[in-house]
Amino acid sequence: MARPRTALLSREIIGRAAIEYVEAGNELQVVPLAKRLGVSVSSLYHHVDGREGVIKAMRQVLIPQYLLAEAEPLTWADRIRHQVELSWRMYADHPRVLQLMITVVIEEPDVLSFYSALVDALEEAGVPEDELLTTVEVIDAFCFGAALDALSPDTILAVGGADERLARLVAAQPVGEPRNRRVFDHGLGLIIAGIEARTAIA
Amino acid sequence: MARPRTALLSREIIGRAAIEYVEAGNELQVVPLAKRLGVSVSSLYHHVDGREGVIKAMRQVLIPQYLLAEAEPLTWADRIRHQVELSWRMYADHPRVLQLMITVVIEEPDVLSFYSALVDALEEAGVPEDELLTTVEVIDAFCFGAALDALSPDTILAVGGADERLARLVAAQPVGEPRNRRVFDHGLGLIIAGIEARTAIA
DNA sequence: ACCTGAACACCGTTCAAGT
DNA sequence: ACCTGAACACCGTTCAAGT
Repeated sequence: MARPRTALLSREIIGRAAIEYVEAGNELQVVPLAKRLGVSVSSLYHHVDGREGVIKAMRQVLIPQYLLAEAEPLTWADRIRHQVELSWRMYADHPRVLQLMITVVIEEPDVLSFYSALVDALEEAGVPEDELLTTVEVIDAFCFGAALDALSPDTILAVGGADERLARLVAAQPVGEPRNRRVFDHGLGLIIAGIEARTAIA
Repeated sequence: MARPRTALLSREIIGRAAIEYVEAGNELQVVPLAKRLGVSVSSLYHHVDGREGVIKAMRQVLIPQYLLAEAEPLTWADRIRHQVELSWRMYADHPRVLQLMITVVIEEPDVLSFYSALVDALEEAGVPEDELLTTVEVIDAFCFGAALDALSPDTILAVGGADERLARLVAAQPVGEPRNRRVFDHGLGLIIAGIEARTAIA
């Protein structure tokens, strides 16, 4: 077969397969990915621009799947929670993909409307104009870091006998996905409480 | 030369060279690294366990260089700032290394005392026992995410004509390292303000 | 113990050839 | 336009051989 009647590949097919492949714990490699798709390696190059292109295709699959949602008429704090929850789900469901996406530039317009919605909510909260964008970046950075936390091993701290109290706290702490979710919720709560405290003063 | 009188290599030499190499913008590759060290590739394998081992050597260089500091007698908030500033500097000075370190497990005891110091400060702040570790993880995740923000391009948001207000905010925003620092300071401030607000109520 | 050179499997990318 | 097979440069790792 040289040119099949119906195309075997597309950016989307490649993107989906790559997400599945990476999230299964494999490194993103073009050769095994092609094999998995039952296709010759060079075929991929007709649809995406090499390995970098595969990563972009992955994001083009994820963004619309997660970030598209209409604004809900709630308090600003809940609107922030609602919006951030969207990107959090994307991050938390695909931490390995996220790690790859760090390296490539974002161009999607969907992301823009996401940021825009956050800015709206923060404005309503009373955050001063010159802090709006920085605050959005703070929230984003936190989500990012919290999601990557999912990649670290269950026992982040291999506590020796030295610090008994720390050892006790670690033992009492949940592990894996529940820990991860807990960190996210607690951190977002603190940030929002911080915003409230600041704007209440001003 | 087969076995030189004074060793040409050591874990530390390899670690330092790798940090320099990666932070210069290169991918971490064993072959070019060996060439840069003026040494045969296989020589590296006598000191570190492959590419993974190089990454561990990098961290073994950075941790003692940054994280060792004695506790200062300040308010809990300033002690948190002081401690976090240490790891922040490490992250912010070496974001590319940081990205590599995500993948490998942390075993250093130095990191432990760092966490321990944070727990102390939070306890003094009045954070309840069962939230201590989660709060530490929140702070760590934020630092992490904020540092990785340094890797994203200067124009994170390629704002089209659509959202004029967002475009104006982006234009007014600093860029590069100053932006990065600003995000860190602002975020840490919000988190601390959040902690204060929460503990004041309880 | 520490370094070398050769060898091997494998990955990313390109390109001429096919429909 | 879309897929293939072959080819190329290069990377990570191993191993026997040298001091």
